[in-house]
Parts: sequence; structure tokens; C-alpha cells
Amino acid sequence: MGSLMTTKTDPSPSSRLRDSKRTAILDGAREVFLREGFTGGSVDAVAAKAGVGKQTVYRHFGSKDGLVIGLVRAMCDVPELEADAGTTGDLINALRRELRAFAEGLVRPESMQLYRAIVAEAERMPELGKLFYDAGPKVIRQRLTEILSSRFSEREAREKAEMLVQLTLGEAYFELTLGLAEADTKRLHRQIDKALRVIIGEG
Amino acid sequence: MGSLMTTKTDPSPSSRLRDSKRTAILDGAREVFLREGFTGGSVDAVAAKAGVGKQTVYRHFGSKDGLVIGLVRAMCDVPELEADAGTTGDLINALRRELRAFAEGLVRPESMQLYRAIVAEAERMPELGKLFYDAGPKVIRQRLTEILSSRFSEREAREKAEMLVQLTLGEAYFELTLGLAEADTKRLHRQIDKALRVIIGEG
DNA sequence: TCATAACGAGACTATATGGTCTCGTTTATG
DNA sequence: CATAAACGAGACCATATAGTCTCGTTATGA
Repeated sequence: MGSLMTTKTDPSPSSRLRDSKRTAILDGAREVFLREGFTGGSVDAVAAKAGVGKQTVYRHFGSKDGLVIGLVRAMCDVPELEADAGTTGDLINALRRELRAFAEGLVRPESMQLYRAIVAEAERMPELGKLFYDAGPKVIRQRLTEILSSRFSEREAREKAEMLVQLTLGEAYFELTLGLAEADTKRLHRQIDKALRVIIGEG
Repeated sequence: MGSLMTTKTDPSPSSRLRDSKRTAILDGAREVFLREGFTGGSVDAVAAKAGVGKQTVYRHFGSKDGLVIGLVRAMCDVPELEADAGTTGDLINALRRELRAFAEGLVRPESMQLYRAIVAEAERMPELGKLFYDAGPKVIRQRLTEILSSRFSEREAREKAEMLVQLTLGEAYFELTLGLAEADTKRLHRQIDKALRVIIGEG
């Protein structure tokens, strides 16, 4: 059955039609589930939004939970950003660049909605939490640690990286997750600069 | 209709029976909604768990959303802890006491589940978020600011208070909300001491 | 071209839900 | 003691949901 060329273990032969439907379904799932949550959103709504028969959804993902996992996997499978080839500029600037990219990515409405949906199901489906964590907070922590290793000990680098991440999000993250405020880039930048001053020192 | 004695605007005359049923319903709602979320939990389940007719639930709270709001209000309406009458001990110890109480309260399973349920509905019912925020993060920030005002300027006190809160939760809070770890008091205490060292200085 | 795989639409089942209504019983109160 | 309020149980309704099945159509790939 499987093509000899296929390096993946995926048994489904990829075809143009099949792939296009799959992405259409994932697009629909993103719209529906991020707006209404995994529990609140229905498979019917996803199928309708995707312009696809309900059966097609089940052919592709097997069940609603399968669809949810497929969506989170797709949204978290961002191709690992290549590490800065040579830290252009000084340490502070490298850190600031990383923190800004991280923070701005995390507070995007889409990310916030994904986070909320995942948190809601954290007890029932912790694997979703792991996908999100590994794609977001874990990556930034590792990247910061790497950058900081050029000046600090391994242990110090790890500690400072973690604190930078926390201080970067700051109070804003509470307010965002709870729906009390909207993303504010300027505020994030101020927060990041303050964090750098406190944790690294004067730049 | 209303009694002349009543100082509240609440039109319902309190009676022993009525009050006992109300708390029974809220107990049931806590069990059901914190386990299954506001969307996932059903009014039928709440009524059954409370040993109460469904109609009684609707007599008391009007609708499912009303019940949800009632529950969150009840859980967040903790009687304001009286401020430490005279900061016994030094500044660091006062701060540490506050931070420990806050952190340990926030990572209790019940609080985490409430936070998750509220976050899930943040878009649809932001008033829930406000209730939670005002009862938790906002209070600790104010209390810390007050304590810090004895040594720092108003602005510095506010900034340090906010940073202390963030560093106290640290990475652990991400892991807890996403369902990747369990509450660990020792880890929290270590985190708090580190935060105090970084933000306030050697103790 | 032709067999096959994937498709859209929609009927269909079983179940669950929010919410209303009734009715006979228990509890409070004047 | 008697009236009224609050109750439990459960029937009831309209709607929604996850998931299955069929059937006629469209696209793929040899």
C-alpha cells in the first residue's frame, strides 16, 4: 500500500485534493474552536465553515478530539525559527529582540484564544498543554538561556532566562487571559526594557 | 414588599430553608463546574449533586449564566483579610508572608480550576475575569505596594510589587495552568525567596 | 479512459441540554 | 391552625450534538 518513496510513517497517500481539504478543515476548526472553545464549538460548525461534508472531517480526523489535537498540533508546529546566525549587536539587544518576538507572538489574539481553549481542557487533555508549552514558553527560555550563556554561568543563565520571561509578560498577561485588557505593544516594550534593566543591568 | 429592616437591596426575604438550599446549590455548582467547566457542566448535574430540584436552581439563579456568576461571586467574595496589624518583623518577612499566602492560595486545586473555567469564558463573560482579578492578583499587588511604601517611593513600590508577584508565580504558573505540573509548595517558597533577593536585595 | 478514492449533502440515531410546567409535599409564618 | 411560600420529582419541549450511513458526484492516477 505505502509508497516506497515515503519517508514518513503516515499511511495516507498524499493527494492534492486530500491535502487541500485537510487544510480547509483545519482553517475552519481554527475559526470555530478559537472563537467558541473546544467544548463549545461543534463539528458541524467546523464542517460548514470549511465548506466540507461532515463525513470528510471524520475521514480525516476520526473524532472531535482527534480534530482538536490535529488543530493544536498544526498551530504549534511552527517551523523552529533558525537561531540568530551570530548575535548581531550586543547582548541586551539580542535579548530584547527575542523577548519582543516572543511576547508579540504570544499576545496575538489567535495565540490568546488558543491558550484559553487549551487551558480550559488542561485537566481532560494535558497533551494539548504540552504541545503549547513546548512550542512557546519552552522555546523562548532555551533561546534566552543560550544567549545568556555567553556571559553567565549555565545556572545563572537559566535563572535569568526564566525571570526575563516572567517579567516580560508581567501583569499584562493576567489581564489578557482574563479578558480584562487588550494587547498593547508599547506597554510590552516598556515591560521588556524594565525586565532587562532589573535582571541584566544597565544597557 | 421589602422588610424595613433589610439594609441590602436584595428583594428576597431570607429564610432558613431558602438560604440552606442556596448554599447547597452553590456547593453543587462548585463541584460540577470546577470539574467540567462552565460550558461542559450541566444544570441538571448541579441540581442532582445539590440534591435539589432543577426548578429550585432556576428559582434562585434565573439561568445557567446567572448560576455561573453566582458561583464565581461566592468564591471570590472572600472577606477581605485584615491588614497585618503592625508589620511584625522586618520588611522582607512581611513580604514573604504575603507572597506565600497569595501563592499558596492561588495554586490550590480549587483556585486553579476556577481560573481555568473563567479563562475559558473570558471572551464571552469578562465580568467573571474581573471578579477573579479583583479578588486575587489585584489585592496582593495592593498589599505589597502598601508594605513597600514604608521604604520606597510610591512609584518604586508599585513597580516592585508587580515584579514580585510575577516572579513569585514564575514558570510554575504556566505549567500549572496548562496541566503539566502539580502544585509544589517547596518550589514556590524557593521561587519567592529568589524573587525577594532579586527585587529587594539581600535579606 | 477507467477504476478507485475522496468528496458534499443530508438523512438518521441516540443522547444531552437549557429551560418551562405541573403537582403533590414540606416548611415557615401570622 | 391555616395560608402562602418554597420545595422535589419528573414530565415535557425545542434544540443541539457526536457520530454513522447512504448515495450520487467529482477528482486522481495508472
